Amino acid sequence: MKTFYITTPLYYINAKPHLGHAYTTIVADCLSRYKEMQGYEVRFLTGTDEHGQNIERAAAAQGIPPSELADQNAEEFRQLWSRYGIQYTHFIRTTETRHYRGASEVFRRVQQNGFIYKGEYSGWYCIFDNLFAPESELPPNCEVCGRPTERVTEDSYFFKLSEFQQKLLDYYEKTPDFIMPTSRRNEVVSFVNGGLKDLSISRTSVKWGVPVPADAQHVIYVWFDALVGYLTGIGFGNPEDDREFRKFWPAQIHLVGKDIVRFHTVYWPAFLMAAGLQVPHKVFAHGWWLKDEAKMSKSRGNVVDPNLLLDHFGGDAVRYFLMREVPLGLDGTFSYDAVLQRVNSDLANDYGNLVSRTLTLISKNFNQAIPYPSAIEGRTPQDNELEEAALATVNVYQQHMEELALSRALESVWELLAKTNRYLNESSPWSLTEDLAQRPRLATILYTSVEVIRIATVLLAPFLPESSKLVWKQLGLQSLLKSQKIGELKWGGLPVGGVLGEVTPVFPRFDKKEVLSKIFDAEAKLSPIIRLEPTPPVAVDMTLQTSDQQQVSPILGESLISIEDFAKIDLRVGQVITAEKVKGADRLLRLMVDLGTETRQILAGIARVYSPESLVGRKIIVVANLEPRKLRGLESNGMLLAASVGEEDRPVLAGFLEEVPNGAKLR
RNA sequence: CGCGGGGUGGAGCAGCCUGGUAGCUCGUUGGGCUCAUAACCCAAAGGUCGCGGGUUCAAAUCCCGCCCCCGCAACCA
Repeated sequence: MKTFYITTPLYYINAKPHLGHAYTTIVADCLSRYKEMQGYEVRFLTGTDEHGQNIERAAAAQGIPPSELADQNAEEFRQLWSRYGIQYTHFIRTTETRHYRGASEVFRRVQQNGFIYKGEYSGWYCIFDNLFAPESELPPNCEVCGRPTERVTEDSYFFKLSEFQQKLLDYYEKTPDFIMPTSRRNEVVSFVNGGLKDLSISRTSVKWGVPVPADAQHVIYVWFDALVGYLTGIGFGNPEDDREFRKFWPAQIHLVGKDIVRFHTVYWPAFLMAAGLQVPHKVFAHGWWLKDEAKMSKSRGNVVDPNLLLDHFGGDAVRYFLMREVPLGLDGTFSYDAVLQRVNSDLANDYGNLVSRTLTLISKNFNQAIPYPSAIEGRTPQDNELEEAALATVNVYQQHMEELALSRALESVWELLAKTNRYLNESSPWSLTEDLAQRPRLATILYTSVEVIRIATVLLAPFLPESSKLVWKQLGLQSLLKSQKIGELKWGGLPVGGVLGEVTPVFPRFDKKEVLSKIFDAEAKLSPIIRLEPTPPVAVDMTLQTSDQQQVSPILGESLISIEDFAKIDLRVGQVITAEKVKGADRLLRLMVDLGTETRQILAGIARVYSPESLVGRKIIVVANLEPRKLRGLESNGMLLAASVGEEDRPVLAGFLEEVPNGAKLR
C-alpha cells in the first residue's frame, strides 16, 4: 500500500490557538482524509513546540514551571483539534522524552558528519519568534512580529549552513515542486542565491530545551529542536521501534504558513542532509487570513478565535469556508459576513436543499426506498448527461486535489450540484407523481439525482467529515463513508430498494443578524479591552456588564502596581508652542512643549491624525521624566499621552476640559 | 530609487506566464416553479480591465513611464 505522511508545524505554544493554527490543521486533516479515501496508508502529525526563552519567561511571569504552562497550552490545542474533528495519527510534544532522544540523535549525527563547530555568537534576537535579526547598531524590531529584539552574546554551536548553498540549489532545481506555490519557491531560491551564513544552533542563555549531547551547558536552538519533531513524532530515534519512521519518512507534505517557509525549505533540508537523512518531498506554504485588511495579531486585537467560530457555525461550516473561500497559498480576507454567505448559499441552499428536495420526493413517492432507474423506458439524454457530468467531476476533483487546489476541487463539486438542481427543475419530477404511466420516468429522475448526491457526498467527505456522514445515513447507506474509495467511484453504486434514513436538514440556514449579534456579544465578553467596532453597537454595550467584571479583574490583577510605582512617573501639563512635520517621516511630529519651567523638544508619532497647526497652543499631558530617545536623528525628551483607538491604534490626545497652568503635576 | 503584494461591473475574486468574444461567487432587478431549508431555475441591468505611452492586424494580457492602495521595514518614548 502506498504511504502518505503529512505534517502541520509543531505549534509554538506561547499563546492560545488562533485561526491560523486551525487553518493549517484543517487543511492537513482534509488532505489526509482524502488520501486515505484514495487508499493510501496515511500518517498525519501535528503537535506542539514547547521550548525556548519565550515560554520560559511566560511561565515565570505566571509563577509556574514551564512544563506546567506547556501542559496547559498543549491541552488547549488538543481540545480544539478534537472539536474540529481533526484525525491526526500522531501528536508530538517537544518536551516528551522520545523527542529528546531523537533530537539529540540528529544533533549527534550532524556533529559526527562534521557540520557542527563551536564558536561565539552575538546578535539581536527576538524571543517571541526565536529568530535573529540582521546586525545593526540599534536594536532592530523583529522581522516577523515587529517587537523589539534583545542583545544576546554567548558560546554557541554553529551549523555549517554555508556549505549547503549549492546542495540546496541543486535540490530545488532537481525537485521543482519541493516548494509550493511557485512564488514562494522563487523567494527562497533568491534568498539562498544571496549566500548562506552559518547558523547558531545552541543557546546557553536558555535552560528550557533539549540539552546538547555531551555539553549540557547548551540547549539546542528551538527551531532545530522543533523541526526534528517531524522525525521523532513518527518514531525516529526509538531503538525499540522505528518501523513507522522507516516506512513513512520522508514526508510527502509539510504544510506551513508562509511566514515559516525559510525554516522548512532552507534550514530543515540542510539539517537533514547533514544528518544523512532524506529530505521531504514538498513544503506547501499557505497564505494568511486577514481581517479588516490587516494580518491578524494580538496587538491589533483583530484575532478570530477558532473556538468561538466553532460555537456559532459548527466545525464543518468553518472547515468548508476556510477551504473554499480562498485558494490555498493566497492570503484571504476573513469576515463573519463572508462565512455566513458561503455557508448559507453553498451548504444550506445548494447542497443541503438538494438533498432535502430529492430525498423528500423519494420518500413520498416510493415509500422511502431508492427507486429502480429504467435503462430504456422513460430515459432521456438529460439523464445520461448528468451521469457523465458526475463521473467527470470525480476526475476533475482528483486532479485539483493532487495540486492541493482545494477551493477548485470544491468548485467542481458545486458545479455538479448546481447542474443537478437545474436538472430537477427542468425535469420537474413533482409534476409526474399523479400519472402512473410516468412511474418509470419519475423513478429514473429521482435515482439519477440521488446517485449524484451519493457521489458528491463521497467527494465532500474529506472536507465535511461530520455532515457528510449525516447525509450518508439519510441515503440509507450502511457502509462506512470514510472507507469509500474515491478513485473507484462508479455510477450505480446506490442499491435499488435501499431504505432512506430520516430526512432532516443537515445544514441549517443562519439568520445573519441573529448570528452576528451573538458572535459580537461573545467576543466582547472574551475581551477585557473595550474596542470600538463600527458594527454592531451591541458589542460595546455588553462589555461593561457587571457580571463580567469579576472575570476581567484577575487579568488586570497580574499587573497591579503600588502607589510608589506610580509616583515614579512624572506627568505634567504642557502646552504646544510649535509643531512641525519631521521630514522623511510620515507619522512623526516635532513639538516644542512649554512645561512651565522649561521648553522641551518632544517627538510624537501622531502626524497621521493631527496637523501641526491644529496642535499649536493646545494643552497636553506629558511624561516628563522619560529617558531621552533619538528618533530620526532628533532627540525626544518625553512622551505625550494619547488614547490608542481602534484597530489601527489611532492616537487621540489626552487633555483637559478646564483651564490648567503649564507644568502642573498630575497625580 | 528599501522589500513584497495588489489596483478587473456594488462586494470579493479568476483571467495576465502561453495576446484574439472580460468570467466566477455574492448582491440588485424582473420572471418562472412550488418537490425542497422563503430554498431551486431563467433572464436582465451593471465594467474607460488604475493612468499615459509603445509593440501588434489585435493588449486586461507583452514593453516603458507614472499614480494609488496594502503588508513589512524605516518613524509611534
